[in-house]
Amino acid sequence: MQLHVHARVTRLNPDRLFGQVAHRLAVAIITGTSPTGALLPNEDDLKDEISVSRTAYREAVKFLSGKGLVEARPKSGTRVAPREAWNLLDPDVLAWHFEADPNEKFIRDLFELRLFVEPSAARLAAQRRSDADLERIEAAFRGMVENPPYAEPTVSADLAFHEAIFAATRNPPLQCLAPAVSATIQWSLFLKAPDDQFFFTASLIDHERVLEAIVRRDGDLAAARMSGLVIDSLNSTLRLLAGRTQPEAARNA
Amino acid sequence: MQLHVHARVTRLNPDRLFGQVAHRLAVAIITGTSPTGALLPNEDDLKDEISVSRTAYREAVKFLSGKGLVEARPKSGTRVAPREAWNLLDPDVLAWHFEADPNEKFIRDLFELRLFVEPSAARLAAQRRSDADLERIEAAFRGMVENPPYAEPTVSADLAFHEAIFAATRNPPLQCLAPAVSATIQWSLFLKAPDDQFFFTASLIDHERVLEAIVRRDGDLAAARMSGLVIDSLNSTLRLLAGRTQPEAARNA
DNA sequence: TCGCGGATAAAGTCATACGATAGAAACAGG
DNA sequence: CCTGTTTCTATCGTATGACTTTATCCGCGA
Repeated sequence: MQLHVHARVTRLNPDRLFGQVAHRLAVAIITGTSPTGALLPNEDDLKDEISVSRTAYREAVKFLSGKGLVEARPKSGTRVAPREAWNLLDPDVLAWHFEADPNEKFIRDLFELRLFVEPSAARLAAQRRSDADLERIEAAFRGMVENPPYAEPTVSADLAFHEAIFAATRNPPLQCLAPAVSATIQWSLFLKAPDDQFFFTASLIDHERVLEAIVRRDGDLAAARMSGLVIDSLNSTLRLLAGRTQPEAARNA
Repeated sequence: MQLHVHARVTRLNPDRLFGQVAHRLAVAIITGTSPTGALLPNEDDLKDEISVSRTAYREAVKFLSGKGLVEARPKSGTRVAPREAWNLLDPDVLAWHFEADPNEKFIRDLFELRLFVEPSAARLAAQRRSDADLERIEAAFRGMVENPPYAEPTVSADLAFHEAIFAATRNPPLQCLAPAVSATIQWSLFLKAPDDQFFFTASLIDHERVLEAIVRRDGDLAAARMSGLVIDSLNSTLRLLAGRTQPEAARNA
């Protein structure tokens, strides 16, 4: 997949060696290359395999264990934790998913979560926003309008729009869901054909309507319009997901 | 505060040394003893202070950095990250909050999040539950009825009830919010006067009504009743939070 | 005043050694 | 033959010291 999204809130420093090891292990776990319960390469064996010291390796494992991806116990070894233990809402875990093939179920689940949370967030944002919050949201929207569709700055502006809405809720725990929403958006944009002008325009209108409701401080309206936005995005993404498998089948025929 | 809740899903092994260090640092950070931007004890100095090797200390820091609590950079040192970077929905981070004094704003925020998410989860659970899911939810409810109010098994059963509902949604990312809901419940139970028989009975009825809706596979009803449950819980918790500061003020008068 | 560059302090990495523990295997007793 | 116990050993956990890398700081020179 190799989609390299600008993971802003990511905690892993890719420059450091332990970070590279952690990344490597994480991707292997998430893609399923290392299945649940599998022993990770023995700490001693590993240094032969990728020539890294135990120190770096162990720090990588500690990093991953904090996210529930692995579980280390003396003697029994370090094993891949069951998926139920993974913190799927962790920004790093979400980002690592981009290096695996798109998992339709996962993307649907994320959209479902988003559909529950984001309209409520928009309601709060409309009710609680400061002028500075509004300015931030508007700036993001301008960024979406003034840049070419699906270009990098446009995507960033889209993410910033939604993130700014979360920020305006003034609810820190709720804001922790912003990365999940960002990931969902990035999945949908990634899957999208870059020439889908129609969808882009529709999305822009959806965003504008949400913005307007927030300007008017109309919470219920903002929530309703955000629902509409998410549903539109979901529908077009589902079409694209269906389309991804379609050509394969046709090609085989 | 010293409330020692059974943090089931916690990733930190308290038996190991690095785990104790991580715990210690985390609590200092969350309580604000180490304010944002504060340098953590220098890796070399630290070994004098708490007599632990750099290895254990560094692994603790790696664990915390994965949750966004700290940020380490060469030369500048390891610093406490700003609160916006913290992953407040991480099970460990939530658990560590129990060792700080109750923060009313934080508890309200958690309730707010819960109010957005849990009714929707109940709806999905009602629609998608298997018989096994239902059995699990019912078992938890029985656990609440058959044990004395506010006793440890009762609390566990309460948490299990809500967790089972999340499990029945069959949405793994959504399930990652279960720890946040559990934390909210534990806060409210912790604050509660243990002899508040009235609230306990009311809560039991709320739970029973949710359960019944799930039995009937009535999603809308389940959502509505879960909303009622959360709101009831929120209201009584807010009364208790107000009561906590009230006596102080009265005492000072 | 500004920019460059070296000194420096702190984290990052490595190698090695030893301790602790939980599985596994060997063994003894029924 | 089965079961419980002991011993063994592989593996993680911890400690230590040395070296490397990086970014900040500060002073020098243009």
